[in-house]
Amino acid sequence: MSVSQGELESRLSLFSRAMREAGLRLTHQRLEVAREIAGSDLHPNVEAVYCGVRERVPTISLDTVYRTLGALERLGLINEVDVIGGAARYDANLEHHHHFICTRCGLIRDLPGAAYEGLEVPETAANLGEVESINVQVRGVCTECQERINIWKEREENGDE
Amino acid sequence: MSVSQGELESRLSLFSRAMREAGLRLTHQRLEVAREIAGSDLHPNVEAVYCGVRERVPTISLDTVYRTLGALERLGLINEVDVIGGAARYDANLEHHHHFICTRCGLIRDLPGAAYEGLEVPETAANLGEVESINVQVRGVCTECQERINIWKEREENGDE
DNA sequence: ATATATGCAAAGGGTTTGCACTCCC
DNA sequence: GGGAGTGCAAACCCTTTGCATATAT
Repeated sequence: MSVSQGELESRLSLFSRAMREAGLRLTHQRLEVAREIAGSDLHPNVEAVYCGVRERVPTISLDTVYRTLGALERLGLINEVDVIGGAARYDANLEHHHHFICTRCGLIRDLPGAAYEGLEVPETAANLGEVESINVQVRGVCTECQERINIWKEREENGDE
Repeated sequence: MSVSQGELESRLSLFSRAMREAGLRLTHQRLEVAREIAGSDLHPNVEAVYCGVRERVPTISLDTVYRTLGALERLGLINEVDVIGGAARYDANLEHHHHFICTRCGLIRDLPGAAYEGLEVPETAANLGEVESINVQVRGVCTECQERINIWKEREENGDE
């Protein structure tokens, strides 16, 4: 939840306009789900969005969150992130970018598109079809998980139980 | 199923050795599941592996395939591919490589590691944690899907139903 | 006013697990 | 012979769907 206020509002106004133009009603629930996903850069899953929204709309149901996120995705306003297994995660950052993924805890952070500029379509890929986008996944162990691992190791060395 | 005979055999001997060393028993079922995944470069899901193996071992159960693929993955002999939604898919190619992914039909094809050589770890990623690997996902529409789309378009232009 | 959206509950698909029987080591 | 592996069925999680009620337009 560290998207700037300006970015949040710009996303929300885009969301409202696109939903209205698509003939979707701007219900209280939808607006709050939109606010929740637009305001997060943690690539939350449905459950996380649900929990966040419920603080403001305690009566909202989980399937409304599913339906709303599905609608936003169909409109191209958010994207599903591809991660191994588990629950679907969503990304409201529409700028071209890449991801750092922690293989331990599943943390996903954006890397600006500039990090890998000018990636070309290799011959092998061009032969397979029409390329639409090129994304880089940088996988590793985030600093938090590393610290956890280090504490473990220290305990082992000290012979603690 | 277009892995060369030599590659298939080399993978299978590695699988057998690693499983034996891990103390896993080399059962008929496990060997056939191993053969199936080692022989495919289509990144099959569990169901596809199950169907393939069942032609040779008609009595094998789906959960044995799940358990065997899980065991092979834990040993680092195969990798789960990350794709959006749906069933888990596995990859027996242990060489560093990238993927072309069809956004229409889910086709996944390997791109040799040489296609993106010398990708560096950007500052932003280095600050997030210890990087282990960098993989590129080239997304697009495969030629088969394109042809299907073209046939549709032609029919529309001709006003056919 | 009316059609769309919601909430609830039930169904659905993929995956995992508990258990008795089988079979590799 | 003994313990790990198998097959079966039930349970599990995430997600979708059918339906009556509520609500945005």
